Amino acid sequence: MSTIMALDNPTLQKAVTTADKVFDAMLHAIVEGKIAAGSKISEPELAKQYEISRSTLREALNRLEKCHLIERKANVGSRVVDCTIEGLLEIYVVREALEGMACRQAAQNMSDDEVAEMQAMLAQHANSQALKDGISYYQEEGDLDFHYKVILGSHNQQLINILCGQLYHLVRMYRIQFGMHSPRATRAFQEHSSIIQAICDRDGELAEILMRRHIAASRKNIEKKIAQQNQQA
Amino acid sequence: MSTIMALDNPTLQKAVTTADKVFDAMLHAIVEGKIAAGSKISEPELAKQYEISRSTLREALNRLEKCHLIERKANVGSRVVDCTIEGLLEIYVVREALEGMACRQAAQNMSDDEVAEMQAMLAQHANSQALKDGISYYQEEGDLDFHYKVILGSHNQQLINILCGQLYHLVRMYRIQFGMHSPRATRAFQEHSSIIQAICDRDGELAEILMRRHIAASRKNIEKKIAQQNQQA
DNA sequence: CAAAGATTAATTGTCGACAATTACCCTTTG
DNA sequence: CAAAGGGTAATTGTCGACAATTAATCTTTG
Repeated sequence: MSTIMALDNPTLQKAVTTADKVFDAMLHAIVEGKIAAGSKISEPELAKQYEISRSTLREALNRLEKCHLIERKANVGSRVVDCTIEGLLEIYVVREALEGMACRQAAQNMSDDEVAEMQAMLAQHANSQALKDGISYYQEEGDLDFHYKVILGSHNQQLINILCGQLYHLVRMYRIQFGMHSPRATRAFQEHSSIIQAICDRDGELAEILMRRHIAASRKNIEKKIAQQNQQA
Repeated sequence: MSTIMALDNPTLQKAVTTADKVFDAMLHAIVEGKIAAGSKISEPELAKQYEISRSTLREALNRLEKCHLIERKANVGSRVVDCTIEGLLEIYVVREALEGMACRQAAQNMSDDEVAEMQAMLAQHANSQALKDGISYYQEEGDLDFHYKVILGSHNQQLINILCGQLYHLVRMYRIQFGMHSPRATRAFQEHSSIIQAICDRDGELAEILMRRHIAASRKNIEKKIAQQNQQA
């Protein structure tokens, strides 16, 4: 079973309050583009739509703002962030730095059990991939799953909060809205293997380098894709 | 004039709403320890103290939570984060990764004018330091000022938000509450010089390495200090 | 007819009150 | 006397209404 659902709730705490539920609903809606990127948010309208009061809606909006999914200006209102190429590349730069460090820390701090669990996960991905070769959706989930486990393995609460609590929602949003069905599936899998090996060897320095290259490769892949699109147009 | 005040308002937008003002007040109070670290926050009590309604207070609390200065649990309440050594070291790990990358990006993206401005700032710090040699407070401000400029120089909004909007309040909180009057003043100044030189040379790779060492040195200095304290006790 | 200013409408910020959940204290019981 | 249970008090979550600010419309004027 995938651990990916936990990405929605980094604290692993179920949504108990109604503001939590509305936050979850809006999170999915924004990430999946059902609430358009860059669109203005009307508090009265959304409150009516979700059948809650404006106070509760604003509570949900505050949490969305924590994830950097919406932006607020005083006395003006909220807007969904818009998906620009520059924004996407900025996120990859941050990921390269943070996940690289997370990987170094994971090599240093993961327990043997955690390492074993991650190796098992990789084996499962290998089968799943062999079965449904070319179907990139599972690879997408597998990729997020892998990165998620590495981040948790850092045992650094600040890293975990920033990456799982904030950035990953944005990453998913970009992936879905830009239709990024990675064509790097098999290569990415090999890179995951190397990284896990480095972690297993407790070689933090190598683990960081490999993770940074892994993410930088994705970024360059996107840059290339964008360049092609611009050339066609 | 120092740019350090801008740290309180990363958006450079003045506090217009009352919730903003209360946020500012509480931010200073928490950072300076006037609201004790780890203490529970009573919404009715604080609302009365600041002479505002609970709704407005909760708005301010939400912004404090965005800075990771308080933590909330559903139906339980808010607590000020507590200053633990582990937490401090975690932040330094994140800073090493993010500011290292910010420095690389700064070498790549800063305009010539920005570089010149930063060199001027360093010269000013040199004089200020020569005058008040040993007085670490100015060095503290100078240090934050330097790091602040590098981060802005990255021209990466995500990096700027995370570092200036979130982490630096925590950094200041730890510095004040742990009484970290850095004894690395002169050495830190030299390191700053080298980093600026690398940025001036547009050598992103070197700039990142130097910044990471600079921050790692601070972290190790703290670890050493802690070890000494434990030995004495 | 275009542009600037005033007036109106709509949206956001703030407030106080009620409902739901949690924490505390007292009583009861083995 | 310790521990479990129930009841009360306090705290948090939610709601609807009012005040302040902003956006839109209309009028006036060059």
